[in-house]
Amino acid sequence: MKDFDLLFEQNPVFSALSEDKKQLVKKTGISKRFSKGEMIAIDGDIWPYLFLITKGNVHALKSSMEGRNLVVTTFIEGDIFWGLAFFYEHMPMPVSLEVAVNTSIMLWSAENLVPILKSEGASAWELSRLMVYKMMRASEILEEMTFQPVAGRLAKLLIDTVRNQQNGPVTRSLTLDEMAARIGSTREMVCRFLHRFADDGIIDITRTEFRVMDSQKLALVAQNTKG
Amino acid sequence: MKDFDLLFEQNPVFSALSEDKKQLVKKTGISKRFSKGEMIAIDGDIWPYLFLITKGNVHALKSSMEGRNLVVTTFIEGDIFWGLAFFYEHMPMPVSLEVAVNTSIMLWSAENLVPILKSEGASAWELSRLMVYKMMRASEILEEMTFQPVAGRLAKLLIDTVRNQQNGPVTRSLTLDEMAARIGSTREMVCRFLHRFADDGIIDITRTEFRVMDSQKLALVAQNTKG
DNA sequence: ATAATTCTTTGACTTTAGGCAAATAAATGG
DNA sequence: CCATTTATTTGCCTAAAGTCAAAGAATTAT
Repeated sequence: MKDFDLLFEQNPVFSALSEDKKQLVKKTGISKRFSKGEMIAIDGDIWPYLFLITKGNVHALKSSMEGRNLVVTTFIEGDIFWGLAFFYEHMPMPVSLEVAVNTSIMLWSAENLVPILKSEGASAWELSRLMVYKMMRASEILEEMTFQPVAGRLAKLLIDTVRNQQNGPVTRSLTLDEMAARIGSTREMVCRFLHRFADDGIIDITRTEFRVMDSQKLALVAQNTKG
Repeated sequence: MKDFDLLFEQNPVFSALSEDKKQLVKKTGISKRFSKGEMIAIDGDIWPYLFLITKGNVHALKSSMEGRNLVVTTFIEGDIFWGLAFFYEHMPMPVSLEVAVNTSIMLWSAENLVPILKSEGASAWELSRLMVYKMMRASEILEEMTFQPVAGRLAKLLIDTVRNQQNGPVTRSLTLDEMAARIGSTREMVCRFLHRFADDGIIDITRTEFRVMDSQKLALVAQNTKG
């Protein structure tokens, strides 16, 4: 866990503030802790806050009226996020924020923070950029969900998972349900495709771990080359 | 077509500028015209501009490597939009911008406009809000495409179409292909569901026009009530 | 008006995804 | 270590969406 001051300084929005505003902002922030599984805010809430994660991970998730969930994105230490109501008074949250592991955040209300941001062009500008970045991510997800079949999305997920690991066999850290939530499918489908990949020699898989055998082929599947 | 000055003043980002900056911005804008079907920018382009539509309509569309297209949103007179590279130097466009009808725009390069926005907190703040709004729309689209079946998406499209029309029979202004592009499906599917709706007494349809007969039922279908 | 083109409509068939249920393996808590 | 719970794996079946092809109607160009 990094120091709060460090994370604060590393954030483009906060670091663009003038010194005195920085101090003011630091003072008005409220520190909170959540345990795994708790919800910071729920889809539909009017939640006029902006927060910085000082430790842990938070999932942004959408859920349909049936059971299916989609983990749209995961926020990590140092990230900031907000409720729509931070920007538009009466707007409801488009996602729920679920705490993935024990997490600490620093929280600001719109009431306190907005006047400060408005007064500092550089900071507001950085905020715009951040938004654009999030929008880009949303756009990518939309594209994947719309045009990519399940196999491609799963392949992409595997690549992302392995990227952060060493090369050898990897303990399966996500359950099938968790993988399914990340690609917008079901555990059964994920299971089937994993084994299909294994049949094709792309991965090796046991009930508890897996290893990418042919990352090239995997990349092809992720790019939808149905060869 | 409204006067450019009026549109400029009505735009939250520009209207938040101070008077002298407004004049400066107006001077640096470049006016352009496009005819129906022309592309302002193409998916993947590095396009560091922001524009205001002074007349006409522009579609933002994603396309998969097969034929399928998705009209993510339509910009109308008074709207502003931008390339990602306006905010992040090397970032490619996530969508193509296709001119839907003859259109005039006013165009600003990042080089000219960014320094001005940065210097004015209120304006940059409005830009952030605009982003948030777009993000919200993207989020809605994602949710619809992911959790709503085709029938629901089509019902919603019909409701939106009729909203902007009088009550009686409406000339079918969109082709099946155009409708399909807006809901992320195919012309055949759209055709089938339209006729299914007709069988259910929800709409009346001929080859050239249609009329909503039971807007309540239509709304139910749009909300996924499968009853 | 006629021909050419563009749209619409339908039927038959394929693919993709998902649901349900049962069997089995692993992990967890006494 | 045993019992219980949680995950994984598969087979079988259904539903949703899409493709292909062909026929017919409207529109546009000549």
